[in-house]
Amino acid sequence: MRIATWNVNSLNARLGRVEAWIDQAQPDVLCMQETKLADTAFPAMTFQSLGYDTVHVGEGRWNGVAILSRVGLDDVQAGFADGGPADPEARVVWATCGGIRVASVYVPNGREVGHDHYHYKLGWLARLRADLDANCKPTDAVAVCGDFNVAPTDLDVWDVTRFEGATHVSPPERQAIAALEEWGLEDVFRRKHQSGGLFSWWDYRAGMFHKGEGMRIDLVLASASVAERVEWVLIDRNARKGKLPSDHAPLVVEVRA
DNA sequence: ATGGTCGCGCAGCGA
Repeated sequence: MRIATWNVNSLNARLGRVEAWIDQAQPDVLCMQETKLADTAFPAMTFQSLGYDTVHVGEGRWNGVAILSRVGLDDVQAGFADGGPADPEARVVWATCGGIRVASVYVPNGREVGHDHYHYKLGWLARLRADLDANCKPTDAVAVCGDFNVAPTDLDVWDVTRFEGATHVSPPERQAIAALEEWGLEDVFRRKHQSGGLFSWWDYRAGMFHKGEGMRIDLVLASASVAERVEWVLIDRNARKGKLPSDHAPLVVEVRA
């Protein structure tokens, strides 16, 4: 079973490239983030014609998450079900696909350390942990996939000296990822690749992609029963090349049946 | 060269 996650930065702008990538990469499950679509504008039939069931949670101009699956898509949960108030932003959707409880998450960016949005980000990650507590067990097959907007370690940024005091690397953000790992999830990319300099996002500006100046912020965090079955993991840098790319590359995880 | 780019949507913000 092949699970992928990709922040597409507007599905409207990216649909052609997403269709071409699906054709080439053949994911069984594809989690997308930043669709920037209302639910009524989501091209469900386009994906249905390619063999995928879909769920989309959108709001229109910003955010928006989806799961595509050709191995079943059941027990959909839109947003958090941790007993708290509804998140006003469309940033998480869950579904069971091929026996795995899959989440597509778009963690808030945070903007600047100390900003209101930074506190929203930390609170959001704490709610994700509470959502796991309320709805899953660490012994379940779970895969939380998406744009976490956190580089888990210094290996995951192109130059640590350029990130002093910045978001995405601050100790509270990294601690929030560590709390998910303490719950029982594992960064499956890091399980298979120990070297740094392997990134999933590059700023559009200043030729940063071509200079190799990026961050690894798109993750699949999987419970042990999934992580143990992972055969290989890759970031498809080719999808970041060429005309009209997203600023993120897809992350692909191959899991034994 | 002291900025560099996108997307959304039509100004300027967010990433």
